[in-house]
Amino acid sequence: MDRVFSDYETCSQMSYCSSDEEDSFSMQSASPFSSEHMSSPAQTPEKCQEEKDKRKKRVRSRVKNDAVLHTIKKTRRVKANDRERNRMHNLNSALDELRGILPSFPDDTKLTKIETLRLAHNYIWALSETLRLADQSKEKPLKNLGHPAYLSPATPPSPGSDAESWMSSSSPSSSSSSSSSFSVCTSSPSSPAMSEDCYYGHTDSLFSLHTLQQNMIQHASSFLQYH
DNA sequence: TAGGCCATCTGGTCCT
DNA sequence: AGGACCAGATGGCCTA
Repeated sequence: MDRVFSDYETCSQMSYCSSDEEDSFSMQSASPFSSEHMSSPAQTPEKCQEEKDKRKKRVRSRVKNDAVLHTIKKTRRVKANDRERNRMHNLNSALDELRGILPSFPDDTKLTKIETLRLAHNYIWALSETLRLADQSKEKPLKNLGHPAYLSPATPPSPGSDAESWMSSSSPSSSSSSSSSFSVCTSSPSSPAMSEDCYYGHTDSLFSLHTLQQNMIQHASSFLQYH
């Protein structure tokens, strides 16, 4: 802003009694040495001063307009930042709600965003499986539901979603992150059932899909008994 | 100290 | 035109 102002000031000094076109208000178009400006014998000192004053007014007006525009821009940006912050807060609140709904995990560890989404994905899949198994259970005894034979995937592995590729496509945090030892089970992009780790869990796993499924099968069983 | 995660800012794009 | 959404940049905090 200061720079703009000083430029205008400089220009107004350079273009002594030039024609009053704002757009030609520059060093190039309003050179004091141009023939046009050399030949102005009709201009009295009073008129010249008048022109100068007019020009100064216009310059001040333009600078003021620039300042107003700048202020408006700044205000809009501040408002946009505020909305964006709010939006992200809402998103985080929704993620917190999701964390609360997801099956129990150690209270002292908070799932990261990506882990929350992946676990939710697996959880939904496991719920679907539970429903499928519940349907099967209508024909078979409920007590057998926990057997691994009942935990086979509902559908065969889709191309690109076998156990190996599934594991290799996990998040960066799934193999090295220290934040969650059950991250393997929060890293499935497509088919959680394809991972044996998620079926039977790592030795130090605090949470596994297998456990989750068994819990849900129990819930589903009691649901079927009482409803 | 490097790396991971996060909040915030910012400019661009799309939508109403 | 203004708001929503998105992705990149940046800096702070934490942990191994």
